[in-house]
Amino acid sequence: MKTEATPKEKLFQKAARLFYRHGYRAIGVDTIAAESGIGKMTLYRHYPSKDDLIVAYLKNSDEIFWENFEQITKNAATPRGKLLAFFDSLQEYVTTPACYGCPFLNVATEYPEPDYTGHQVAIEHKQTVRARFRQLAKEAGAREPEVLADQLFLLMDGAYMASRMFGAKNPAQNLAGAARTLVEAQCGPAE
Amino acid sequence: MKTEATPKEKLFQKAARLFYRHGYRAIGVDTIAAESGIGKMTLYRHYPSKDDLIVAYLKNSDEIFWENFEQITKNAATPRGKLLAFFDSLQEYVTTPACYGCPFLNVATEYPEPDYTGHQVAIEHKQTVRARFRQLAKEAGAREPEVLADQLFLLMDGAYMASRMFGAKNPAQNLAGAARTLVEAQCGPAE
DNA sequence: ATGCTACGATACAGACCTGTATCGTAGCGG
DNA sequence: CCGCTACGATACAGGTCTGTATCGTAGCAT
Repeated sequence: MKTEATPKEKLFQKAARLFYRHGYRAIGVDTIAAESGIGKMTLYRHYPSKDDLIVAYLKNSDEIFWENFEQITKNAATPRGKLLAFFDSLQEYVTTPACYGCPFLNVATEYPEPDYTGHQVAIEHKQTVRARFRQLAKEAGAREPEVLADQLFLLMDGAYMASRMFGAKNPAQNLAGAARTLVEAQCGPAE
Repeated sequence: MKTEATPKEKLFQKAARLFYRHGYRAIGVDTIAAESGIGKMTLYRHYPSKDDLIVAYLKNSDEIFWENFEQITKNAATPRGKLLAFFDSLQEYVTTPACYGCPFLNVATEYPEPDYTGHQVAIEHKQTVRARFRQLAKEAGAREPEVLADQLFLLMDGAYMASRMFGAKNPAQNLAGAARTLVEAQCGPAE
């Protein structure tokens, strides 16, 4: 009784995993169909094109990101604590074998043309994250919230890329410490 | 009298530009040959495979990186000054329309399998940069040179990715400030 | 039972990709 | 002058990719 998943769900999960691990261009629809055990026509019945499947994966990744973000930050008492909790959690994740970087950075790298749909979805996601950082930085009393937000943003994406390039043992083992230093420089030492 | 360049040089320059802008997988050998105005067989005479051309481009990028690094840091009086000068220069570059990210991060993303030759060259390059950061951090008197080096490393790659994703106007406009903050936290305020 | 829908499997079309084979030629050294 | 080498152009082989077309079937609702 393990599989009550619909063909569409099985397909999507397999596609998501393959895209994330091996890249969007490296994985073809035949591979996705074969690995998920469903017919190719069923794939195209649910997703009119491979690009639609990619976009669906990105939108799903966006949802998961924010669910995770809220889950992780909801127990922190202060905006400052929310920022630090996020970077603690991110450091833990990106030093894990399950991490293969960031789906949005990956798609933007593989499809660098800005008018490609997947690239646009990636930009939207990152801009939203950046805005959230700004909001939290402001609430945390940063002298220059936009500056702090951008600095944390660079750290985040650097950590994702470190994971994709080096695997689990990568320089992001010092991510959270860097975030803390930047926050303290802008907001003062912990209350 | 503009072109005393050999066919091999013309080819290489065109390939380099195309790989950097559009990605490795997106550009085919036919495109490279056509755009550089040389025959496809001439390409394969100089580079036995596309992968060899990619590796040649990466090795050349590595050389240019270090020439640039030495050029930029040689006038700084102290190791600390060298680190900050590098990040000043990097910030300037990645907020320029000529920047399309980092050739090494790009190749590692497009070819994530660690045994791919291009990925390995990229890892070597990044490890060397990381080691140089460590050396300078140590000479600059950082309390934990490895930690500071890794933190700066994350900033650097985050800045490259910000450039590839957003173009010239990106969060890396605050890169140098972040680097300075991290250095000061480890080495104390400027002497 | 029967008709309908979703599905799996397979074959196929057309494009593109890497890499090779072939041919004609221009330049250059002996 | 002559032969050799590097070159450009083109055609081609074999593979892979996206997307479509076709066929047979299993389940389900009426």
